[in-house]
Amino acid sequence: MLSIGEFARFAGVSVRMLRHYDSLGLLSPSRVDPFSGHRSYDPALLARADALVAFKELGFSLEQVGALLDRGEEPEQLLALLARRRDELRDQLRQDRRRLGEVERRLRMIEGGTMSTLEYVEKPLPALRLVQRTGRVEDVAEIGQRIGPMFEQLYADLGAAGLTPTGPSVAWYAPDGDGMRFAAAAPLTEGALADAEVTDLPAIPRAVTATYRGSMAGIGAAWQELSRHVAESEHEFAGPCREVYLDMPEGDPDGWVTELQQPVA
Amino acid sequence: MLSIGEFARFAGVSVRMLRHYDSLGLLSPSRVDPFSGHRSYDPALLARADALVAFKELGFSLEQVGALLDRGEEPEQLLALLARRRDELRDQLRQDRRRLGEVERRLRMIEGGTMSTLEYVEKPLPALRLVQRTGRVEDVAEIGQRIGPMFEQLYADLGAAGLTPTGPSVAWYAPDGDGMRFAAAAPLTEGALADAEVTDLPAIPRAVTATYRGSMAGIGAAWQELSRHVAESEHEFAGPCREVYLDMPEGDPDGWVTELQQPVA
DNA sequence: TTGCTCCTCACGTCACGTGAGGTGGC
DNA sequence: TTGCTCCTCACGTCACGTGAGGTGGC
Repeated sequence: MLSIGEFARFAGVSVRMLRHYDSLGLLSPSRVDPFSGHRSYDPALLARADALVAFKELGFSLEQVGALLDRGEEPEQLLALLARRRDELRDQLRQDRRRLGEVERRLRMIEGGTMSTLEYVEKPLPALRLVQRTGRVEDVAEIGQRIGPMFEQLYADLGAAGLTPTGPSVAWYAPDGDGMRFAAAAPLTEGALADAEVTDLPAIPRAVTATYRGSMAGIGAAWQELSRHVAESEHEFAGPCREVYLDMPEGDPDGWVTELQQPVA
Repeated sequence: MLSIGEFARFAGVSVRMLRHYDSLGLLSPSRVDPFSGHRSYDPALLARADALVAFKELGFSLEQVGALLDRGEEPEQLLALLARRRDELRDQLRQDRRRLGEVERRLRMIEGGTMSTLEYVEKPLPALRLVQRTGRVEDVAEIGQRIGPMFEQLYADLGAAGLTPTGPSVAWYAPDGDGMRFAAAAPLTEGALADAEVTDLPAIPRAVTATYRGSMAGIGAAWQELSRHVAESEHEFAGPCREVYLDMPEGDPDGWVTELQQPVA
């Protein structure tokens, strides 16, 4: 019989861990002195301790380890837990590879002296009911001149109809043949305008987004940077991109805050 | 100005998280109503929130995120933290790849119907001072007949000298030319025997170990299983292997408990 | 007597999730 | 008045590490 300290050394765990496993019923001592409370371990228990440590090292929780140690002869539960752990590990590996790529990209950027101004965040986008005015251009460069007046018109109509948008304005852009279709839109949960269509943007499970602060003169460069990032991080474009105008302080075009949203898969 | 709920939706985090970041000083609201305590956020703060979320997603702790958000212009700390994170991620990937390989190996074993009886655990081995009798054989099969009497002799000598070993007996095996050198040994912290050498086994940083329960007739098969495991898990053998006889109940050769230890690199 | 090992609480960790119980404006 | 959002505690999570304070045999 081994004392808890000896058993701990052979099992390669701490005394505290053995007490913890005892309290969870995972690895009970062979004998507990009824007077002093001292634990004694049969060396044969080392096989169980090894199995416990091995399962734990594979990343199973102690609750799962308990199920794995005390499974009977039927391997169904063992199989299920192993398969689940395999899937978790694959997912973990995928994510960590992406994280590593991103960390290395940032390190290269610092060494190259090119500091990015944007931070990219992946998140889902909620569905959105919009009133909108749409247009189409052959040359993307024309959008800048056309979208401003469209927003002015939209807000004039909204004001005349006594309607208040339920959130910040949105623009979206979708390639259309050689040109580009685009919209100036405002969220509205109910009501409509005579001269503008109502549309439902679908919820998007994954989008790469970034918050851009500055005037609309720089929005093209911001989109280029984001597009490059999406390409480098091995995402696929999955639908028209959106701009959400979070803040447009009066008389301060450089203070505008815009969220760029690119759905990806 | 956005309420905490609106800001949370745009930032893609929970309201609770924003309160948490506020309490840590990571992301303070632009304004807090002195009467109601309601928080208001300037949309421009979304850029900071994006950076926070991005760093967190890379796996930095909130304390590190704070350092990264509030770094000045000098990139040294940023560089150091990124490099450290890169190394951590590489290590994590290595370990998870090994875990995944091991989980897949077990799944294959179940499908193939071959259940292993051993659990493998990686751990360091402590240094050990031994009194030992050594021998050499040309054919490994001869060891079985020779090591038993050597242990008997060793323990007889120890008893005659009035010395008690400080732990379980140990055997070690090292290839020697075409044959094998081996030893029957017992740990002893002080004292010596006239007819036996004293040696110090070095501490080993990493060894693959397994606890085998059964008679010495099966120890060869157990070693073969362990060797195959070491080879499959892409470890290199790194030194002579050891057997530690944890339990040798009288008159029950099937109840012996032996730890197999194979140093690896 | 001085160490060593053993014991049982019980707090701390990390980044929040989840009620509990209450307030203020539409 | 009914919801909705907001607020501040405060407990729970997970697998232990780390004292605090005390006991029993060499």
